[in-house]
Amino acid sequence: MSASKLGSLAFKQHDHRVCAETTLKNAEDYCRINNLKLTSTRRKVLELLLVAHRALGAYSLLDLLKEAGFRSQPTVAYRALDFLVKHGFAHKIKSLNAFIACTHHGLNHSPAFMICRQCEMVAETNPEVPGFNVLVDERSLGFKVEQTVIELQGLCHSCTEIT
Amino acid sequence: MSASKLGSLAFKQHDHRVCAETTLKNAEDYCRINNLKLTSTRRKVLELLLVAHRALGAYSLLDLLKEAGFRSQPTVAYRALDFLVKHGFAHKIKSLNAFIACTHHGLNHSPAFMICRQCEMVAETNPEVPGFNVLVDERSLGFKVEQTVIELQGLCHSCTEIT
DNA sequence: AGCCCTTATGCTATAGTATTGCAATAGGAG
DNA sequence: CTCCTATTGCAATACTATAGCATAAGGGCT
Repeated sequence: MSASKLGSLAFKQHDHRVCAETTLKNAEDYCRINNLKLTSTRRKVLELLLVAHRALGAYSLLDLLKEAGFRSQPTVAYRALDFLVKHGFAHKIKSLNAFIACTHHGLNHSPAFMICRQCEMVAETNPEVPGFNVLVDERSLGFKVEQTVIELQGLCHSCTEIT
Repeated sequence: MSASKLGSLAFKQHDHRVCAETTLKNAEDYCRINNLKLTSTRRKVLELLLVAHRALGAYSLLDLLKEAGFRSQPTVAYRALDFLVKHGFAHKIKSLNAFIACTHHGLNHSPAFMICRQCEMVAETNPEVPGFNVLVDERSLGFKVEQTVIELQGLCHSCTEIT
């Protein structure tokens, strides 16, 4: 492995760690205020998702939990994930049967995801950023929308350039 | 069960059957023209989806296939479903891990689905009908969209009235 | 017909994803 | 200190999907 590669890896790693810490702090605050229990397993799962910085399957997560000294039965991961998803700290990507940390917690948005088939990056659309918009008229649809699952599959910017 | 209920059931049943037959005929024609093989298993799976008129899991389908005298190994259903999905005769609903017959074959649309949590109805949006629209600007998104998974969960018109 | 190639099927096993049920425990409210 | 509720421990099982390899069926060619 070249020095530059090491350097870049280390930088990115560090970057994610900082970002993870901030988000974890925010999650702790949110839970304290809202009387939710961010127990050690739940916190660890969120941390793992944040550090991974990509979508993880429940069983990959389970392996990581095991490495970190937690128990490794499926229920451990699924219960923590249920909590995180329920309270908006994470999302489930149905196309991948995988989970990802929320990058816009509290914005109260209906999230949409862009999934790169090349590098497996998953990005959450920011509702304030242009370029993506869903228009729903419930009356003419004859349907009362409560939740949306919107997942765009394709190529991210970096991968488009390489190809 | 009241007579009217029986009558309405029978009518609906009949309705679906007719609709199923037409769609099956169209599928046969399409396959003949495009040199695809709509084998008996594939045809049966499509027929089952059409008659059910709702999303079916692969294993429910498998039970129905079994009843109809087909073999009942998972591969039988999955292979037929792969074919049907690949050629646009059916869609997979990721939110439900279930499959549904396409109601707009050949329209070359990127489908969106409305899923009623009450009655489990799944409806495919017709791209020509107003009320639903997704606007994507790939340039500002920085993402090249190849496929979309759009599934709206909520209450259909009938179920909204009842509630 | 006989051969070849491609696609579809038969069959077995196994991988991957997720939930249920019940007992034990911990932490907060009164 | 007790009661209540939410969380965890633990074991089993349900549900969803694919892999791998052998066999068979159909279509085009000589």
